[in-house]
Amino acid sequence: MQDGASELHDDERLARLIRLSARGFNRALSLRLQQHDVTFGQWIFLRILWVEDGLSQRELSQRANVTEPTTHTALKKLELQGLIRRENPDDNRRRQHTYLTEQGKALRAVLEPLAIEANEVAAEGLSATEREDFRRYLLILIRNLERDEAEASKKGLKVPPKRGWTGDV
Amino acid sequence: MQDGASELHDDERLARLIRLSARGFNRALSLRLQQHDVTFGQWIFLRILWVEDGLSQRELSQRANVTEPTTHTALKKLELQGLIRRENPDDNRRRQHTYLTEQGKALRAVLEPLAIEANEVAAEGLSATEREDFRRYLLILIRNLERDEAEASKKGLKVPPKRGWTGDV
DNA sequence: CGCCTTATCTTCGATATCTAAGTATTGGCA
DNA sequence: TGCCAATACTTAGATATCGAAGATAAGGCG
Repeated sequence: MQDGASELHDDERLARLIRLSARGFNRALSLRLQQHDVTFGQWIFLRILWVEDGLSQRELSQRANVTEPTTHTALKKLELQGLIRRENPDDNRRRQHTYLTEQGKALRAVLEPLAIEANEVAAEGLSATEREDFRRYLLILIRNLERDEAEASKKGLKVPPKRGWTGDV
Repeated sequence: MQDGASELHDDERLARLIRLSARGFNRALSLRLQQHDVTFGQWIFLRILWVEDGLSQRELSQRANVTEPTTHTALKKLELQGLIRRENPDDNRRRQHTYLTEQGKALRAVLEPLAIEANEVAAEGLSATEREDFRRYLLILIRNLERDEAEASKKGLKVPPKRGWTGDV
């Protein structure tokens, strides 16, 4: 177990560093968005709609990678704030298409630069090549973990909620 | 804004990839831990105590990088499960030192290999050099974001909660 | 046409986290 | 010694997320 323990230490660093990075990004972005009364969650849906307006709640959930109750809550709030409106298409009273209001569209010019800034701050000091490598490593990691989860799922293991622990590892 | 938008797209990838990686790790680890009725949160405190037994709640909070109410809840549950016990030192009725029970200590041999496995799965396909670079990039990122947050804090901006949005960006 | 399955959104209850406020203990200093 | 500030833990209330179950609507098929 001695070897195992020291190996753990080395490997653990990766998980820990990634978690800290993710949290740092969240905070950097939230910090900027909150100055315009927009939360992280709202921003994510706005960002999707800026590119692709008129999506249903389900489509938004898939693109945002969250469950539908989560989307539901976020959209209700956005609607209340007058940033989106929702309406049924003529031929379907089930689906609810979500459209940005003028106010919601206008926010783009304000918020996008903030996201750019946060990302630029984070990557400061990394060369273009390094950034590219960085992305490549992250993609490998994500693919590995997806495969792992798929295999577990195949074995009948229930996958735990994605809602994450955000503390330090 | 056209340039801004495309620039956003490129930069955003980094935040998004990091977030996905963090979530993947959470899930991979939770998946393994839950087979032993241990949650992610519990594991984090166990892990700290395996290395350094007898810490106070505050010290544990700092090491785990979460707030004290969070630690409080987690410790209460661990105590209830018989994995830790808490007691006041003789000279101080305020502080509560946390000690692993035998059962808590024994769990180490079971759980540590699982964490090693999750980390190994994640880094599969990366050479030793690449892993080193990866860590270096992450450290730069974390440092950059910490600096950013410190600067914001100096300007009197309230820092948003660290509890993160875990969805896709 | 009517029923059963599927699709879509909504509601409910649970969990983990946070901030802020509350309680109790300790320590320093007039 | 007595009081006030700092320390340590606890409680309360808010938020964001999830899974599961509920409610309606649509579509397909005997």
